[in-house]
Parts: sequence; structure tokens; C-alpha cells
Amino acid sequence: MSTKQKILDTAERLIAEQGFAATSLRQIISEAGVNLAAVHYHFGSKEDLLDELITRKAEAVNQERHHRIDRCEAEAGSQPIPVEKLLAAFFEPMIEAGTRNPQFVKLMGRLYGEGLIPALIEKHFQAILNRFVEALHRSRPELSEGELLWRMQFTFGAMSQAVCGWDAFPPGFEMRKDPADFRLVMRRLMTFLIAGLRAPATSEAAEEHSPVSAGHSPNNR
Amino acid sequence: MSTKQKILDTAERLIAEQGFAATSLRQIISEAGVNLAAVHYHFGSKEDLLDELITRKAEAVNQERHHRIDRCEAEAGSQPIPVEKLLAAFFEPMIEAGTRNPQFVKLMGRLYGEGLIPALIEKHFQAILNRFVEALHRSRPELSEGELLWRMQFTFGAMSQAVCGWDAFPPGFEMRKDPADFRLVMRRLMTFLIAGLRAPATSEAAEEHSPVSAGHSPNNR
DNA sequence: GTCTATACTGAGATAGAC
DNA sequence: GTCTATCTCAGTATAGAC
Repeated sequence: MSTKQKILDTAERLIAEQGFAATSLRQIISEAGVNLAAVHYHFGSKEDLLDELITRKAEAVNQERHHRIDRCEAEAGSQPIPVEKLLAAFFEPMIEAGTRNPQFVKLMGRLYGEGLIPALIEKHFQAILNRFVEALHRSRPELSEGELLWRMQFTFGAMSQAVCGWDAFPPGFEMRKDPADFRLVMRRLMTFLIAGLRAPATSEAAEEHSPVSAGHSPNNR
Repeated sequence: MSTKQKILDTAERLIAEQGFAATSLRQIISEAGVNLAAVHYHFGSKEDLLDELITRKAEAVNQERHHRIDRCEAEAGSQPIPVEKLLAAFFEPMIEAGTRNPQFVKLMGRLYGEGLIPALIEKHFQAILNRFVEALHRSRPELSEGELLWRMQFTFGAMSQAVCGWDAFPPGFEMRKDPADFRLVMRRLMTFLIAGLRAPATSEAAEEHSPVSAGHSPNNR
């Protein structure tokens, strides 16, 4: 295996396990059995190494996402795409990738949570995110753009916690794991997100006495 | 103002703006106008400084959370607490704190996203999280413990993105901000989360062809 | 083109003078 | 309580071996 491959594989594993900031280049090169300067020869910097890691996996996932949304739009004709189909188009390619290689998806979740390197997010996900939001806008035209964007933000926040797996659980809960595998967790995530995205619009009027429970009739559950 | 106070205030501001990893002690002491060793004298380490930051604000918020859940339980008697009341009991104290001091809430959101220092999360939030999950369990007894814990995880993932504010938005979307203030965003978050937490249980049976859209009838939206 | 050795700057941490 | 000096380890840069 080439030096470059050894670095990429080791980095992917360690960053998925520990996060980006917590993983030093020296740990990576030590476990990969290569020289420190080889990293900068092949990648330029730690951040550029991360960029390569994302590129080599995310491109395929994002292409598949575009194809699935294409198909949804073809099926729907002039109708909006149902929210659950849109979510499936976005998440299933990631789930497939994660089933084959859990490390990569975990790495992506960590990066999103760490708020890492906005330029990387932009470079690799700007296009597909735009498409997702615009399709969502057609599915939920009664939502303001502001509310739509925020729901997207909530969606990816929930996702990032989901794909990080049990690692991200608060200590004390992690011992209560059930044997849920990755795909079951993803289905639970979809259940949660579909309901959240389908929720009626939040009233924009300020409400002094019940400021945070707008848009819901007070019933049980 | 005492050296200790100057360090705490400057650290809170900078960490809220930049994140924990991205904020160096040297930047903090430079802006606070104190000596580097003073940080270690007063706090011991960068991590312990963070601990103090959390302690001085989170205690009050968590106490208020306990009081609100107490009141909900008293009102509900032997009945389960409705999900939206439980969420309000958990989030409104944070929203009040964030309205008075946006920096602190933003800092907490960043920490949660960064996956920072599980021991800190455990120390400051274990008790209240347990209470939240147990009350949620009574409200949604038909959900397995696994699904319940995951929904809690999704909930806090969404929350962490929400309180970080527009800072966490992918570049390209941040320019499309509407003038949503903190309280409106929080109400949108509640709308989203209440719907997600109320969603019917996800079927645990493996489904080969529609693996991620279980628990939902295929209708529009 | 690839990789090694080594040095540079800035990070957090610590010992000890005052 | 405070500050200087110093330690180790991080990411980075470069000169040169092969």
C-alpha cells in the first residue's frame, strides 16, 4: 500500500474515533508507519488531508443524492416531492455508505458537530444542500424561508449526533445501549425528522406567556 | 475587576465566538490583559477553566429545570407529563438565560457539538438528563428505551445547532438570514422537536426495500 | 517524484523567584 | 498572587537524500 493510502486510511480511522482536533498528525504517521513530512508532501496541511478524506468518499454519496432527487422529481411531475421521499433521497445514500464503511459516516458526523472548516462544508455540500432546501421549499411552501432553513439546520444537527453513534452519548446513558445497529438508528432518525419537518409553521407573533410552544394545540403527548 | 473574573469573562466571550479548541489561552490572556500563568494558578488547566465557566451559569439553569419538572409532575398527578410541557420545562430556563446572556447559551451549544469533554457533560448534566429521559419515558411508554434515548440524542443535536445561531450555518445560507431573533428560533426548535418526539414508534423489523421510512404511511408531506 | 531529517513557531503546562 | 523562564508537543516549512 502506498504511503498516501496508508496516511488516508489511518487518518480516517483515527479522526472518526477521536475527532479532528484531538487527532495529531504525529499519531497518524506513527500508526501508519510513515514520515511526518510525507503528510505535507502529499497533502500540504492537516486541513488539506481532511479535504482529501472527504472528497474521496463524499463525491459518490452526493452524486447518488442528486440522482435520487432527479428520480423523485421525475416521479412527482409538477407536484412537490413528499417530505419523506426527499429525506430518503438525501439520507439513504449516506446510509448505504455507512453500512459499507461506518468510519466514513462517523467522520462526517464529527466534522459537522465540530463546526469544522466551513470552507470544506461549502466546497463539498453547498450544491446538494441548496438542492435539498429548494425541494423542501416546494414541499412545504407555507413555511417561511427562515423557518425552512432553521429546520434544515435542526435536521443536520440531529443527524450529526446520530451518525456519531453511541460515542457521542452522555456518559451514564452509553451503558444502556440496546443492540440497535446503524440502520435501525437511521430509521429512527428518519421517523423523528419526517415528523419534525412536517410540523405546522411556527407562529411568528411574539407570545409572552407561552413563548416556546406555539403552533401546537395543548393535548396529551 | 479581579484577575480571575477578567479571565472568565474573556474566555466565555471568545469560546462562544470561536469554539473551545480554536481559542488559545494566549489569546484569552492577551485580551484580558493578564499573565498566562495566572490561568493555571486560578483554574489549573484550560479544561478546568471551561468547567468553571459552565458551573457558574449552568447550575442556575439546571435548578430551574428541576423546579419546572417538579411543577409539571405536580400538575399532572399520576398522568404522564405532555411532551410539549416537558420540553418547555427543559428549554425555557435555557431560553431565559440566553435572552439575558446569549454568549453563555452559544458556548454550551458549541461544547455539545464539539463533543467536548464527556466528563464535563456528565458532571453538569447527568442528573437533569436522567430526569428528562425518565419523564419522557412515562409520556411515551410505547417507545422502547433505545428509541427514547436516540430521540433524546437527536433532540440535543438539533438544539446544539440551534443555539450556536447563524454562525453554524453552512456558508452560502448564512447570507439568507431573516431577522429571526433568538426567541423565535427557539420556538421554531420547539415546534420541530415536539413533532419529532411525538412521532409514532419506528418499527424494529428490518425492511429491505424501504429501510428508512418505516412508521409512516406514504402520503403527501 | 518520494521521502527523511531537522528546525521553526505557537500551544498548554509547570517550577520557582518575587 | 503574580510573573519569568522553560518544558513538551502540536502543526508547519524546508533542505536535501534517493
